[in-house]
Amino acid sequence: MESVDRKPSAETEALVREVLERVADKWTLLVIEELGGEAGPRDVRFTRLLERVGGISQKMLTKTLRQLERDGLVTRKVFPVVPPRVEYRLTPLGESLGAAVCGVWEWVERHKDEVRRHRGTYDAARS
Amino acid sequence: MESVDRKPSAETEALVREVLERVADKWTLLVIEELGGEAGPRDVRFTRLLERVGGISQKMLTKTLRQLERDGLVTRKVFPVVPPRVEYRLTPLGESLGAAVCGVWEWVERHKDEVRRHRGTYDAARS
DNA sequence: CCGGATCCTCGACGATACTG
DNA sequence: CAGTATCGTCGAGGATCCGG
Repeated sequence: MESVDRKPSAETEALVREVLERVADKWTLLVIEELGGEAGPRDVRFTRLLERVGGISQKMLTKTLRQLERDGLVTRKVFPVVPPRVEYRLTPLGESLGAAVCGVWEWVERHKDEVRRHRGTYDAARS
Repeated sequence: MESVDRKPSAETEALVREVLERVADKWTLLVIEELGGEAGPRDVRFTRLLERVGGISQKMLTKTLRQLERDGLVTRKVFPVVPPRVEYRLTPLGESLGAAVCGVWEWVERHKDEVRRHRGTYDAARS
């Protein structure tokens, strides 16, 4: 029992949880995924994100992007033209997070069938 | 139906998102982290989880554990004694998810200061 | 000790309308 | 096109009580 009572400092713990919750909301991962692509980060227009992240509303996309910007994970470039043109891009920091998140994404893709199978037997066992 | 650019099949996309949303809720990752530790999976009692995952309510812990059980990520062992004793443990599948999640956890610990700094300047710039 | 049942709050989120 | 503002809904989640 060399034990496991190694909690990091309460402050670290809090921040870790905070960032984790930020990342683990309904849309953030999907937006990061969309900005990151496999070919590295790219500039993506607001409207394109709206199309590609299926089901997201304008409001939530804006909000998600603001949070990512605040945390230094994306940059926002505004072109002074009409109609307006705004492009978003992952920063190196955001890119590195995308890489870390990628592990979870891959896990899901690799194990989704197994998960579904478990759900089936679990549900069957109590109907 | 016309193809969706470079996305994987719509069906796969939907499944991935479904499992992702399950995993990316407020408590799941924290509970998995707590069950996983670095020394591999362990049996943990309900009450201990309640203490270690700070801030979680009894209700949400129960719910989270049921979902994890349903997805085949944890096992639940009930000891027929009074007072009741229930232990939870990651399955190999749950363990593998824990490993993937670990990457995100490490990213947060490594970059938390940078994130905090960004937030500071962002907030300062509009106050 | 574990966890189900209930009640209640509150914020996430969507829909819509409006502006530069 | 890219937001902001406003309103309404809905369910996540906390608090509490109870029962095995």
